[in-house]
Amino acid sequence: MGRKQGGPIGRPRKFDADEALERAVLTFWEHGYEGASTAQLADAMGISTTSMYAAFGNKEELFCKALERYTEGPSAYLTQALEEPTALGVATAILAGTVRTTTRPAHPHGCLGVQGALAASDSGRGVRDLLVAWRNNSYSCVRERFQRAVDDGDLPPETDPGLLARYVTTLAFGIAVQAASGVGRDELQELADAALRNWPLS
Amino acid sequence: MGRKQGGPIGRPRKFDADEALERAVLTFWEHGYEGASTAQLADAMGISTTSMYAAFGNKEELFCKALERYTEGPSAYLTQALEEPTALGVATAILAGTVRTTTRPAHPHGCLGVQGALAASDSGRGVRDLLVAWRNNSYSCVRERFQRAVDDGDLPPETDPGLLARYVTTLAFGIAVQAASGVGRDELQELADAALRNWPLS
DNA sequence: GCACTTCTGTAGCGATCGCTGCAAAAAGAG
DNA sequence: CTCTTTTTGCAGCGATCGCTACAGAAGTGC
Repeated sequence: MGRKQGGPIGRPRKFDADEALERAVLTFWEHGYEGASTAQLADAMGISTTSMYAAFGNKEELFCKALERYTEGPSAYLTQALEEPTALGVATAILAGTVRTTTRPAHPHGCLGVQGALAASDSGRGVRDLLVAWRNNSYSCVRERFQRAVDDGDLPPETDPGLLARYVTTLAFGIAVQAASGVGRDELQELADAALRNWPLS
Repeated sequence: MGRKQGGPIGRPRKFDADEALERAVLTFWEHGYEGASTAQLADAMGISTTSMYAAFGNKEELFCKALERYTEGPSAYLTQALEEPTALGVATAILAGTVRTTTRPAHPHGCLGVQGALAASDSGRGVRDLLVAWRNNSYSCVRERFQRAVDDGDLPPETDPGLLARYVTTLAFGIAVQAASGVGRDELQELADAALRNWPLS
């Protein structure tokens, strides 16, 4: 409701909400949830704080929407990787995607899902728990994919899909920390290659 | 200067500075540098903010001293691990120490060196860079130890010590993130065991 | 006793925090 | 045109931020 073919009712926005959200993603990505102030966010989005609150609710809701956008954008490699035909292909694509996304030039280094709020004050507990769930959900998706690989015979029947998924996600989170520390893309890709040279963790 | 056998000059402290620093370590560990307010720190230390500033300078200096204490305390396993006789022993001890320290009951989960300030606002850039240096220094120590292992014949001559060190530290940082996400000690130890089953990354 | 040094508690500094009230502005509906 | 709806810019809310000035307390050396 509220919309007809003639367009929305009321004064139209002067900014593109999608583009503004993308700027918010970058700001949260670089400075974390609590490290990015509302003034800084609004400035990066090119709008006033009033417009920001009118369009996105409050800071926590804005972060939620930014995380969704991040998941569908820079972090979309995860969903795509799960569709690789083999478990090794899945693991390879996950680590390659992590390396690429966490070391992209002219982008913040690291992973929003990791450095967005790894530790936080009491007021940031909600977002911290949201990111905990985000990371644990990533692990669960990978584990279920590896379980399917075991069921399909792609992985040996004695394989522990949970252990394998923990291995891949631990490497991915570790790569994100290394990227945030300034480690270069090539070195991290070499690491990813070496870590999967022995598969599936025989 | 300033001290003689009769004790220090001036009014003596009513608190134990060492114990107070330990409380500060726990507070920074749990909430991060920017997530821990000076009021919260002073409260956890059992002193007033005035006494805190008189004894430790400012918040950033307090964090520096807390990080030193953390390095010599909960993170001392790293230095000890480097003294293991074999490279595999070093790697095993590092990962076991990481698992133990990041999942200690009644302690904050995770690693202060990782979640202390992975992303930060502009005013926290100093501490963020300090932790970047801390993590990179850990990597360098491990790499040099593995280089020595190559020189001594403990590792095959074609081994890349840097790659191996990157592998171990990446796993350690990843374990710290997993621990901060609530993953249990036993599961992480199983992961550590599995990750070193193929050594040295043949 | 006195002078000197250092620590403690109170009280509050200016700045920033996340967030909002309000009226003018800009659109469609009648 | 008027009425309604939504956005915008401005201004500022109370709360908290890191930090400190100040005076009194508590110890030393003389």
